[in-house]
Amino acid sequence: MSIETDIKQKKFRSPYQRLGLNLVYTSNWIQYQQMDIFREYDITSQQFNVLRILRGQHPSPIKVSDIAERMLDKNSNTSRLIDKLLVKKLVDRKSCPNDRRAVDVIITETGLELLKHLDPEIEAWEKNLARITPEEADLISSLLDKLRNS
Amino acid sequence: MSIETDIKQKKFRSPYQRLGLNLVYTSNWIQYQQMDIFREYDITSQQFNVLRILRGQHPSPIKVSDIAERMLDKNSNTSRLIDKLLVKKLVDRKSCPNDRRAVDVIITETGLELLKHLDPEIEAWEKNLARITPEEADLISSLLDKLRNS
DNA sequence: CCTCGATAATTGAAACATAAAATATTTAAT
DNA sequence: ATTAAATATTTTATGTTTCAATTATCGAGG
Repeated sequence: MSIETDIKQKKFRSPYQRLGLNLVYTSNWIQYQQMDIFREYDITSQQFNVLRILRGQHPSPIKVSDIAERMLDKNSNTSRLIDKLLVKKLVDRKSCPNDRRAVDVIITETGLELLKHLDPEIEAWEKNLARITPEEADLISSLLDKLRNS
Repeated sequence: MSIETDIKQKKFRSPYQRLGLNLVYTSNWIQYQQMDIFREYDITSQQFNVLRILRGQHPSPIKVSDIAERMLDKNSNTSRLIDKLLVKKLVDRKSCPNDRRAVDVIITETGLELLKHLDPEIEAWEKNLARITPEEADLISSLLDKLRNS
């Protein structure tokens, strides 16, 4: 369905307005679907995002501020996300030795284990995106990069 | 900057993974910028979304469920959004005569007035998107439609 | 015209997000 | 060595979202 049909708006002011609405709509569409997968594992998309970042660094620790910088949603309260993950024993946290203001976070074996189960489910879900070709996906990606280029 | 640089992830599993992350990231990027505009008028993006839908119908009223269906964020609690708009006298609400379960909502003159001031600001902001051509914007839009095509 | 399932909207409680203030530490400048 | 500004994180207060439960009404089938 076209964005026109989906949000029942017949006319747009410009291609840019249509694109903006389409991007937000499509991003929500993706996130709701993924949320259903995350829910089975009792985590949120934001928590998954943190775990993915931590795995990328493993076995090195990473500071809270560096996590915040890499998040898809820059406004997330990273401190509290980590609190939640700590309670579930998916991450460890300790004061950074070089800079005692900072806090080092590292993913636990339990956290890595959880991701190992989640990965194939996310990968399987991604097949839903194959309505466009890999080339088209790369084309959109590069146009989005150009769009944001500040 | 490429999404690789923005979220500091060097490798992606597939063009589809990169696209997914890029879409969510870019949608957040857009929404944070627009939020700065909405804030001056003391409304949120969700409230703006409702007002835009109501203006599209004006002077006809529209049911709460129809608003919900057209929202970009389907999970929004439309009832409570309308509560907020009602307090600010931007909308009116009354029981629907044909179906007494339903509630008809309509935008007020004050609401239309607010949009009239906001419009040029949003339009001006949209010029930021002109780093891509109108043709490229339409191309992304149609590929996103194809991507979601369920 | 009565019952039952479906639909429309609202609410309550818990979880979560946001913005601003607070705390602790580092860095840089005198 | 002392102060001031900057940085890293946490907390507080407030507002928003979410999920499930609730209330009210409609419409179809007996």
